[in-house]
Amino acid sequence: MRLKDLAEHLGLSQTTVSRALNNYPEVNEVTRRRVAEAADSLGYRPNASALRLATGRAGAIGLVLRGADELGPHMSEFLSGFGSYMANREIDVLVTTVASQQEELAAYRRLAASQKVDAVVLHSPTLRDERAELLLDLKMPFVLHGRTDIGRPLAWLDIDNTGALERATSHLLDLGHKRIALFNGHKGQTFSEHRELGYLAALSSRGVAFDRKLIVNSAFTDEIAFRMAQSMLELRARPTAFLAGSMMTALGIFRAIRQAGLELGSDISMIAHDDVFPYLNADNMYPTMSTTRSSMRHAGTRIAELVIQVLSGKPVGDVHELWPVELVLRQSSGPAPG
Amino acid sequence: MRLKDLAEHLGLSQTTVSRALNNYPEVNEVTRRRVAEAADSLGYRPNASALRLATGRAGAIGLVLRGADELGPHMSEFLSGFGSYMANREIDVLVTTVASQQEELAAYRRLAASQKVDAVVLHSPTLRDERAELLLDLKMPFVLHGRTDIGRPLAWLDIDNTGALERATSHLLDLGHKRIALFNGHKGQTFSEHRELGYLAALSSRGVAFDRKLIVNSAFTDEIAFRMAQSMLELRARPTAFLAGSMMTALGIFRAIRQAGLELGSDISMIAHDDVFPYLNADNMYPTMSTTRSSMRHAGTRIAELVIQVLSGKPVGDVHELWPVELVLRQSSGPAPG
DNA sequence: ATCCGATTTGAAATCGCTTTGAATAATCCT
DNA sequence: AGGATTATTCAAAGCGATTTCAAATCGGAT
Repeated sequence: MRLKDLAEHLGLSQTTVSRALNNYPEVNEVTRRRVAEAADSLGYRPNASALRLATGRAGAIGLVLRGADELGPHMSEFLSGFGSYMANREIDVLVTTVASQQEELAAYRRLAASQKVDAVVLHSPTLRDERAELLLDLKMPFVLHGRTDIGRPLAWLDIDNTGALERATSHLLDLGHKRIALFNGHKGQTFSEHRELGYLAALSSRGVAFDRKLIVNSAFTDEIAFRMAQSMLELRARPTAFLAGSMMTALGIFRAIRQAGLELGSDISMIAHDDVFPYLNADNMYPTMSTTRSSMRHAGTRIAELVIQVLSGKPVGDVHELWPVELVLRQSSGPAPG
Repeated sequence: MRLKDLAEHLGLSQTTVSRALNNYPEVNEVTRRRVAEAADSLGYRPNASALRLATGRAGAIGLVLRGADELGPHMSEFLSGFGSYMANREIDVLVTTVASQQEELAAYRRLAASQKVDAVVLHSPTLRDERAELLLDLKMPFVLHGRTDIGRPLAWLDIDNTGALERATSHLLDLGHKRIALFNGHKGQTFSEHRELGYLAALSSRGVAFDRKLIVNSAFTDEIAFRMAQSMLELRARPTAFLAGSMMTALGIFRAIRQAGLELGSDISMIAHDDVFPYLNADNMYPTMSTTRSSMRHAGTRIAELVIQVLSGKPVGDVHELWPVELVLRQSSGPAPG
């Protein structure tokens, strides 16, 4: 069922039918209704490729994800929020997975050159992100989830990682902890650096020396966290508190604590960052987990909105959002022992 | 940079350039090379919409996911395998999220009518899946991840859930367990029913009575599992072993066990189904977790291959794969107490 | 020199939609 | 009644690729 068929069926021209369906003002109200009904009953839907070719708009947003790292539970939460917003607007979400940074750049070039998407969302930027520069050069609109500084204006939404870590660390210091381990993301990633900044700021404002051995930079997996926590707990001066970068990390650290025969919440404290997974609730852990909390899904829907704003012409320099992060205290953080 | 521009730049017709780029035999080898080089240096890439309109192929595969349930860690693993295969073939992956069954059917109709995708992948079917019927009626090619019986041939890949549960249950029975709880997926979902079948078969072949109170049908979340396990452990005749439908479920059950002051691996046994998450390793749990194991990611890449086969004309009746499931015994499953 | 077949190249139609510019029908005003 | 608006409708020209069908080129054989 093409537009042409529908038009013939109605005894109208393609022009009029097209206009009727797209709610142009110059078509008679009676005709419009007639067209709408016929289209509906015949199940007509414009051919996406033809429509895109004619309008020059792709009607799709791209998401390029580095397979191993980025396609974890965080991303599915993000996607869940992002996707539902876009679905309502009938905008497609094109997901491309790549293996390396190299491939990722190539993927963006392809998306741009072949005009498959109108915009993209960029994740986990580094302090000076090469991909962001490429996208600007390609004139491909995008919204950054996180922040980067490349000396050019761009649209972004980020959470206040520095503030979150500063508050969490300060709280632990208030409880008397002196040796606080930080399980952070990879070096160079903006959010990791920001978290470290907050952590260090809190320590130094209390005059507590910091120990490089207490900082881990790695992916947020249960397994790595378990191993690193295990070896840390064997240190002569072991940490009395942990800051976990994600709930996965928290689970790993938790296992190490228990395996060492220690009790979370009394012997050892922990505050984890919670992206709010529906299937893993800090409130229902045992003991319940203190967290710095910020919903990934919510960020997804908001970024979807921002993308639309950027596409409808809002200057990227005006699209900046820094979300505060809640500190939710539960049982896993208690006074330092002894 | 359009084909036309490239052609003019080369002093050739669009026809020849197009042919050269698509490796048609009738173009001179010298010309072909010259075209290829120019295209490369000028960064030419055909406009996706135009190409699709001309060829009639969308160059994309659709994935419709019910937001809440399906967009969890399982799906990101699947997507990771599926996406990387498709990326290599330069085929797009279009992800649509929906909230309800109703919306999902509508989404398929839209995808079909607007010809946005050449095929789709269908997940978590029910025993008689309405969506599968719709897709057949729409003549939209698809591969089913799981199985359904609607009396018409279709392509599918599934894991042997019945066999897995039968073996896992039998093993627990061999260890002397009599009261074995089954934490299963929703009723009506094929995989849940298949698992229950395997569970029941093992019980009845040993003449062990089954107790409906020991079966849970729910989503695989840590939270629900925790609560259900908690109340089960309060039963006068509490279960001595648990079969967990996923690793998330296992974590919840695990917490309940510990909270009840019991020891996993001695007081209580557990075997969990492991979809193989890179960030949550059964081998590194404490105690290590016995599992029925089947890689979701691997299924993703294989299904990608199957989709391609179906699209290139392989009869769907010939595309059937039933994967065996490994039973990996670790510390969490031990002899029944007392 | 001419003709034939094979090899290369090109002009134009096509895919299904939107949109421009022109034409027709309806309405208004004097 | 007739010219000027205004409200509707339509034919045809794109959008940027592929593909059909015809034309040009080049040797080699007669």
